[in-house]
Amino acid sequence: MNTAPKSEAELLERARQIAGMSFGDLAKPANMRVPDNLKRDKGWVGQLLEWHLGATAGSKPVQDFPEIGVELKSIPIGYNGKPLESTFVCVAPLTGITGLTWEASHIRNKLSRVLWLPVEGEREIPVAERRVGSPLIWSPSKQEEALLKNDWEELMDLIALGDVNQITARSGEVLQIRPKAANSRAKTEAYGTNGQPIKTLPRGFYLRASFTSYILETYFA
DNA sequence: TCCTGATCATTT
DNA sequence: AAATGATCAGGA
Repeated sequence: MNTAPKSEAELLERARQIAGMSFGDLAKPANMRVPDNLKRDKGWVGQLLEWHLGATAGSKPVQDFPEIGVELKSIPIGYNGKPLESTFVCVAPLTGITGLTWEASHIRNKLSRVLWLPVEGEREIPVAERRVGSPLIWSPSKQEEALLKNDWEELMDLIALGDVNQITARSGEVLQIRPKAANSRAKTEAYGTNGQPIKTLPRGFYLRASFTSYILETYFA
């Protein structure tokens, strides 16, 4: 089932059809080998779900389903029903951000419509036995978007002022910035305190687990 | 136990 | 190097 869904309804239908299935069962038709753990296959679950739902974007910086304007996010859930991890959204721009507004940002576009797909994530469950949960299609409410926008503006102000190296994961109520790189030696261009170019660790935007937990709780029930 | 900072694979 | 897909791992 690797053709692109023609509508949101079709995408949701496919997601509902794989709900309850194990990764082992889903891996067979996709011709994917199930890893013993995800240490060296951190994106495996996401790619497995992309195959079944017909995502087409690959590694391009656009939504997973650009034709219907939907982003797919798998989210690992623990025994307590809550997310085990934060959710990576996209790379944080560190240059060329003069005049960039929340409304025109890449992150807002990605979060404008999200298909959340909860998956069993406890490490003690063998990967092949972990199951997919029920999908949730979501767009941020005005309140939720205001929270995101506020965090984004504070973080982007720091970046614009050359204070990217002062940003830690503690900043941001629902949206945070953390390293997003192969390792701590990776470098990318950014602004220094006096506006001069500097090299710094690449960063990404992540949604705090407390925020995604709230979303799932609020819209599932 | 939680959560921040670090890390892994792949593709372009 | 930068974008995608994320989870790992250890110190607070």
